Amino acid sequence: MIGWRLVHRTPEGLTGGRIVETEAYVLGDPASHAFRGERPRNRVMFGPPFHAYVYRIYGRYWCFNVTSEPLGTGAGVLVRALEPGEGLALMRERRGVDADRLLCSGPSRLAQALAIDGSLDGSDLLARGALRLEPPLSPATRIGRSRRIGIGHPGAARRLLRFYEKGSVWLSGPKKLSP
DNA sequence: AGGATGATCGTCT
DNA sequence: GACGATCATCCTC
Repeated sequence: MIGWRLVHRTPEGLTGGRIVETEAYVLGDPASHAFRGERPRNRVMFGPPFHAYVYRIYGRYWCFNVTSEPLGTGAGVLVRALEPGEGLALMRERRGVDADRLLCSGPSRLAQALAIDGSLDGSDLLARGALRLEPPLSPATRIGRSRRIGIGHPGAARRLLRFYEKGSVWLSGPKKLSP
């Protein structure tokens, strides 16, 4: 999914950018919300692929995921950072910051910049909807991987399931994870 | 550049 | 009653 484009059209305007950082939450993964089975919150993870799984975290932020396995298998890809593309001014306004670096570098930052919230949970990202995912013209190269960020569970924390575009200046998290 | 902390509430034990 | 797939802020090196 590195290099794919994520855009959201709202009455305020179009915002979006190119995906440069993701994390995979796979089958049998103790760090995945789907690990303990299907529940109201995570039901979308068990649905068809390429749909939005949006959940609230720490009582104040939203995180956006793309479902990634066939119907019945709970899995998803957390989008952690975008290279800002469309609607820079609107994203600055929503984020309340001026620095481009702070617009979309972080899962909840990009959700805020694109106005992604729980109302979009379950959206078909390949349909003609407001929130869309578009494949790149040519696949991204120079993809690096590392441990995931913010995972405490031992065992799950070791796995290299974070993916990012090498050399991108738009990544989130500690620099040591993205050399 | 990197570590600690508080905010804040839905979800699960 | 505890704990997050986080962020902004404050602190020390």
